[in-house]
Amino acid sequence: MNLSTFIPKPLLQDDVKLSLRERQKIRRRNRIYQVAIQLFKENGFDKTTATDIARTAHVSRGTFFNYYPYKEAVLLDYGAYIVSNLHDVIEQRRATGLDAAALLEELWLELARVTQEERDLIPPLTYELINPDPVRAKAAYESMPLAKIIEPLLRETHKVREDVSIERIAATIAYTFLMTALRWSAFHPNRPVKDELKKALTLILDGTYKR
Amino acid sequence: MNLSTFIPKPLLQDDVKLSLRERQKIRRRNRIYQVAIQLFKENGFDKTTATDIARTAHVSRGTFFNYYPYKEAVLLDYGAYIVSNLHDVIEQRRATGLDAAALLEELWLELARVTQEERDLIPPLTYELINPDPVRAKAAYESMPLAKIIEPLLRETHKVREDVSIERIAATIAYTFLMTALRWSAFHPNRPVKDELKKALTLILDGTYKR
DNA sequence: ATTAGTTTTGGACTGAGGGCAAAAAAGTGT
DNA sequence: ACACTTTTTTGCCCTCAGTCCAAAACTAAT
Repeated sequence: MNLSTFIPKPLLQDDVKLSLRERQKIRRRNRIYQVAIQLFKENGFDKTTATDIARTAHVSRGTFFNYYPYKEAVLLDYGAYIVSNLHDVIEQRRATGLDAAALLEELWLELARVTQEERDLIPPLTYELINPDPVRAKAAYESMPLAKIIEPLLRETHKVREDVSIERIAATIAYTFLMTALRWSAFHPNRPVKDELKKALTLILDGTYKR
Repeated sequence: MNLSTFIPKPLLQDDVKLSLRERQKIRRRNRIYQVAIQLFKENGFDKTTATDIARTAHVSRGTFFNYYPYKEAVLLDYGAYIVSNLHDVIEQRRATGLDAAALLEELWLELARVTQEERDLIPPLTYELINPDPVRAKAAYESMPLAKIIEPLLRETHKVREDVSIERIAATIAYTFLMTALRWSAFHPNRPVKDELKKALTLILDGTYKR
C-alpha cells in the first residue's frame, strides 16, 4: 500500500543556479499546487473555489490563473504524478520476472487501487481526458500518458493481433479504463472498482464473442 | 441519407383535451427546444448563450432554466430523438431479414453517419453521458439508451460469451462508441469516424488477443 | 540609482446556474 | 363579469469560472 499517493509532493525542485525570479516562480507554483490538492481532498473538488486556493496559497486570484489556466489543470499535475508512480510500480514488478501479460494485469490492479483510493479526484480528472475542448483534452492526455505504459507491454506479449496497430489498441485499453472508472463512479460507486475493471479488461482482451 | 436528423422536430404534440396551461407549456418548450438546437447548429454550442436562446424564443432567461435545468439538457432531447431514429432504422433493416450480428454492424454504420453529420453537437452530447455529476450522467443515460438497442441484438446472436452479463457487454459496447467518438473529435477530426468506429467495434467484439 | 522587463494584483466583465419575491396568467367558483 | 387560488413567468440578485487589463510591485541589468 502506497501512502505516498495521498501526499502531494512538490512538483519541481528549486535548484540553485536559478535566478531569484525563477526560484520564486517554482516556489509559488508548488505552493499553489499543494494547497489546491489538499483543499480538493478536504472539501471536494467542486466545493473548492479558485478564490479559496488563491487565498490559502497567499496569492491573488489572478495569479492562480497565471499558473493554472483552469482549476482542473492543477489536477492534471496530480494525475501526472499518479501515472508516473504507476509506471514505477510496473517497472519494479517487471524486475521480479513477471511477463508482459501479467504486468498488464498488475497495472490494472494498481489502477483499481488508485481509483478506489482517490475516488473523489479520479472523476474530474479522467473527465478532462474527454473534454470537448480539444486543447484541454490534449493537455490531459499528455499529462497522463497511460497508453504509453500499456503500449510496450502489449508489444512484449506476442499474443496481440496484427491487423490493428498497437498504438491504437493501447489507446483503446486506456480509454476502457477511463470509461469504466467513470461509469463506476456515476452508477455503481458501491461496487468495488476492481471487479468492474477486471471484467472490462477481460472483454477488451478476449472479445465479446465466444472463443 | 436521412435529412430529418437535421431538423429539430417539435418534441410533443399539443393535443386537444389539454388545458390552456398545459398547451402553453408544451408550445413554449417546443419553441425553446427548436430555437436552441437551431442556434447551436448555426453558431456552435459554446457560442450560444442561455440568454441568446431565451431572447430568440421570446421568454426570459429564468424561464429557459425552468424548462431546461442546464444548457446541455436541450441537447439531451435532441440526443433522445437521434437514438430513437436509430432504433427505427434498425427495426426497418431487421424487416429485410438481416441477422442480429449484421444489424449490429448496421447500427454502427448509422452511428458513424450521425456522428459525422452532427460533428459539432455529438461531443458536448456524449460528454454529458460521463458528467462527473451522477445526476446529470444518469439523465443523459436515460435520454440516450443506446445500450438498450444493442442488448437485444447481442441476445439474438448466440455468439456472445456467457461469463459476463449481456447488459454489461451492451453497456461496454455503447461506451466504446462514446469514447471512440470523443477521441475522434478531439484528436483525429479529419479522419472518417466510420473507420475509427469500425476498428473499435472489431476490437471489442473479437478481442485484442489473437484468435 | 535609474531604467527596462517581468510578474502580481485587483477590479471590471461575461456567462452558467441557483434562489427568490413580485407580477402575470390561468383555473375555479359564484 | 367578478373575486380568489394556484401555477408560471419575470427580473433581479447572488456565486463561481475564466478573461482582460492597467497599475503597482518586483527583479534584472547597466
